[in-house]
Amino acid sequence: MDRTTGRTFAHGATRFAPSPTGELHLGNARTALFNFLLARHGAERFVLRVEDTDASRSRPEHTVGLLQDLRWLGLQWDAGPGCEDALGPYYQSQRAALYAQRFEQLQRQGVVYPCFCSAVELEAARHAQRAAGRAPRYPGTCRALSAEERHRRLGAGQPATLRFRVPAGRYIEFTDLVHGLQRFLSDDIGDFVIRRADGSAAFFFSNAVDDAAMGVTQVLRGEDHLTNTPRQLLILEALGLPAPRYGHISLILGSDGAPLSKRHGATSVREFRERGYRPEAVVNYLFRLGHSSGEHDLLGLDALAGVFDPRHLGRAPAHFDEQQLTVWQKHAVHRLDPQAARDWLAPLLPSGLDPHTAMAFCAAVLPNVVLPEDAKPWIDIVFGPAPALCGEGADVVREAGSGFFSAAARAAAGGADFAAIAAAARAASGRKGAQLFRPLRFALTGLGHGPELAPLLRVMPAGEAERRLSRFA
RNA sequence: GCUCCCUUCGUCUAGAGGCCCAGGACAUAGCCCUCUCAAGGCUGUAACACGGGUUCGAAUCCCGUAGGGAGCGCCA
Repeated sequence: MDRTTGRTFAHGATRFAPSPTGELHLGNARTALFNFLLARHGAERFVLRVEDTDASRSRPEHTVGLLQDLRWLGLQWDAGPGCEDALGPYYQSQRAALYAQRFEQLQRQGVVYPCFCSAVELEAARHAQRAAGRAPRYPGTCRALSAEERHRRLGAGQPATLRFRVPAGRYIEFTDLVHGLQRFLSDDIGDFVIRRADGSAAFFFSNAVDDAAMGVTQVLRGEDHLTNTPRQLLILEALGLPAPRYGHISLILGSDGAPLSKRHGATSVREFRERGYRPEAVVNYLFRLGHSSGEHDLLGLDALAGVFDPRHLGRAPAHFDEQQLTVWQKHAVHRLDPQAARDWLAPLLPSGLDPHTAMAFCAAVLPNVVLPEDAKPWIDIVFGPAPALCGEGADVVREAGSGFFSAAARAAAGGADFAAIAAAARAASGRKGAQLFRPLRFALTGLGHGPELAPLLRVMPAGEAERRLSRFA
């Protein structure tokens, strides 16, 4: 039993390990969601680890934003920042001592070696290899340095990275949670850096080592890591640490088939939040992006976790389609209760509006609103001055005649009871159906379409309905 | 260049040799309902990238082709 969350966990764990180098992107949000659901589905722990080993690119404000976005989506982690436990710390920048032990272990085993090549030399080598039509791999310059040579250079203070010595002629196999059996030849992998010259741990290393240290047993991550997996398996194997089961999910593409990027419009969770999207809409949309289930309703995270199944993760890249997100947004908005609706639209509502009226107004316009901005015109129509009529509206009103409106206005004088107003107008004119309602709608709102009139009238300032109707009497 | 991944309606997908002249959801079109819009109901349009094999039979297996993507970094 976990003391802070009160949850009971099975032995496994999943994790989301973002790097605070930017905002939480939709693709990463989906990865986080899938890991969260996988954990919840199996009653496992969901770990959040901040991969901030690259001091030059990591920013504290990005970490803050990341945590905020995840919480907004409802993806609360069981261990991680703010939920530290014995397996932490959960910021990689604070785990240097742990890494040092592992570096030492690998050095003792002789499976790593210091590399003195400079960035310039390496760049030149890669360039030459590409030009020669070969794979740009580390040429092995420092691989066979003699012990004396190494000591001499190290002693002279020459900066060195630590490289992993990749064994030759080996197949590395693993079963991917979504792609099935994968097999790579070690000869295609060059010796890679696991510790930078400044002493910090490189991704392949810290990421793999931490998964093992934190008890992570299943990892869903972006497909861009698929061909990196053999490297991490090699490290874990050398260290004698257990490897998690990896599942690689496809990238999210824009409508043009290119990987989703800023030029496709909004791509960060923050942007959608600020535009008024509901977290449950984003979550439900992301859940269906590259994952299938028999469920077609808007579901809560617990329900989603119940039906989440990594075997139903798609292999093909999914296209982000804002129209589909809008559908979920509509569902999410329509099921908001009056209080939640008022909270959602609160920033737009006129100040000084009494809470009860505010709530009633929001409930009235909600069926016609997808994003908060859609409510804006109705705020003006209901609480602002009487709206002017367009050409068509003027025609409809004129055609109904002054007798129609004088009867309606008289009824409105007794209160903004729409049924009574409509009944009076009907009695005076004999009109019914659209003939009856359209003139009233235009006179009262200035538009030919919109939310139901009765609830709208109930929240209009006292006497306003009568004033608007009298204009045409 | 090398290695790897991917390719079913507009979109998300079901489909693991016959149950598929391919099913669902959303979108879209039409109709019904209706004071409008929304909601709801009904009906429709719409896809196995291409070419070869294997098989009595292939969306499903194999091989190619094309297209898209990723990795090969002292980024993660």
